[in-house]
Amino acid sequence: MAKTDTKTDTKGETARTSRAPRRTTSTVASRPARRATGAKTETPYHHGALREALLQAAERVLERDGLAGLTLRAVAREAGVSHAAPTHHFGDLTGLLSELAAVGFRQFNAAMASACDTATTPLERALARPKAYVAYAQAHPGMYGIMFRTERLDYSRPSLHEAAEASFAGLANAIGMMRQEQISGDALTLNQGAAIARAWSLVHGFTMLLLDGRLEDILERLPEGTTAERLLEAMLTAPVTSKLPV
Amino acid sequence: MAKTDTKTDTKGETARTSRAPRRTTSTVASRPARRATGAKTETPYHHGALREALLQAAERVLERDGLAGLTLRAVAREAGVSHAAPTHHFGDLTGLLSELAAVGFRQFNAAMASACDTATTPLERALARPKAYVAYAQAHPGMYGIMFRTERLDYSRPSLHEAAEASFAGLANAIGMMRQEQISGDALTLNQGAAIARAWSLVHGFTMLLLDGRLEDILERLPEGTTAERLLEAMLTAPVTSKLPV
DNA sequence: TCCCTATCTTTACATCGTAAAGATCGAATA
DNA sequence: TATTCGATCTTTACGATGTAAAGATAGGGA
Repeated sequence: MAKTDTKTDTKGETARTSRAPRRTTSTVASRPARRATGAKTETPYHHGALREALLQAAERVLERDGLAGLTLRAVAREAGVSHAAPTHHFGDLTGLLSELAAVGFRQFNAAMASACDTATTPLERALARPKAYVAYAQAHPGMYGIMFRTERLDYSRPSLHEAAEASFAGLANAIGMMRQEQISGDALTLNQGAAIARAWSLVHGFTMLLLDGRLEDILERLPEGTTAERLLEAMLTAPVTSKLPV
Repeated sequence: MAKTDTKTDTKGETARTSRAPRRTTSTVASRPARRATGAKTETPYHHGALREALLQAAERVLERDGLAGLTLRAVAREAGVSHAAPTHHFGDLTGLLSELAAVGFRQFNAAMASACDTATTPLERALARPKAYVAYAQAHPGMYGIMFRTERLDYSRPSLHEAAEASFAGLANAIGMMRQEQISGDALTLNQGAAIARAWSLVHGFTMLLLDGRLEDILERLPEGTTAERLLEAMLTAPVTSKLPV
């Protein structure tokens, strides 16, 4: 009996920031008395805001250990709770990833909106959004991966659905402004759809290839010191020399 | 003792095609005599070509159960061997996925080359490659996922490196032909790099968004019955109405 | 005061990847 | 021909993970 799952912690001590009471239970088995009574503001009994704490813990784990390290149990360890605690708040791993992706989409949307606001010239305005797009992905590759590369997302969750929808709406709106036409919410012409798909595919594809390191071959063949941002800009502004946009 | 891992099979009977001798060992424990001596062409002792058989089994599992179902043990079950057999041939899961991705890249390259050959007019030629690109991904979404969305690939493996390199070379070559200029193997101008990045990003991004179902919103707002292929074509040929290719 | 409910912990189990040791067979060697 | 050797495959084992189910623990009304 009790052959598996008796160690629980014994690691995760790397880069510990501030939170997480840290119960120091590395003895061996059976810790019946969690704490006598609620005093001294330590080990917050029922915690009060575990859900938020878990999401923040998940973000830390993601940034520290990457996508592969983002497990339910790792998040629980980071938050200092039992490994089954996240399940109660998110149902399963898909639930946690979906809520985390929603957080990511909100950050993502805010970053792009902010970048658009600070632009002045028309060209700057047009480039601000894709630049912010790629910049966010480079700054938060794990989060971008959760948002765009995970098959384990549940878009029926309202928070995720809304946040992702807002992202798409921002894109469609930007395209509409650039084409100087109103893009309605329900029907699209083929050319409008093509324009949206082109912009999104272009920036999303660039980002994915960049994060996957597949643009390295190109970047290192370009003039010395050409950055990814410069390549992005060139890709978006260089003259098209054939009938197709290539 | 013998608490874990004594069941081995008992499933995976869905959609069994033809291969795999099927040893019918669903009794319980200890099957010492695998078979008396090599006779009757059944249960091929050392199998002879397990490596190839495992790769084919992996492809079947991938198509049947998707990326999530593609595990070392599932592949071993599909091939009718012990769960540790794949390790001997591929080292670890990364090894298997990398070799499988190499198979995919070869199929992928062949599909595009074939499509380009059968094109006649210049416009057809220009569109043949991206269309074949997307068509392959739609026909083999699991394989495309392995090739382009997996972080667990080892590009230091020669077979994978070569197959992926060939894919990139084909793209660069096609862009060069379209721009009517020679694209050298080592150095690139910024505009050349931008053109390659644009073409690749455009098609790769479109494919990823399509496979992830993120283009559904657009497709269902387009005129009745517009297919993804039609949208792709429009995206590649519709006139650009602003300074940027959007 | 007592019970009810949400919250969190324990315990348990199937599955997975991987390591290590044992079995098996083809082939080279004597 | 008999024996040894090395490659191939199987067994066994272990830690980790997701998830289900039952037990503990308060906080908040009745």
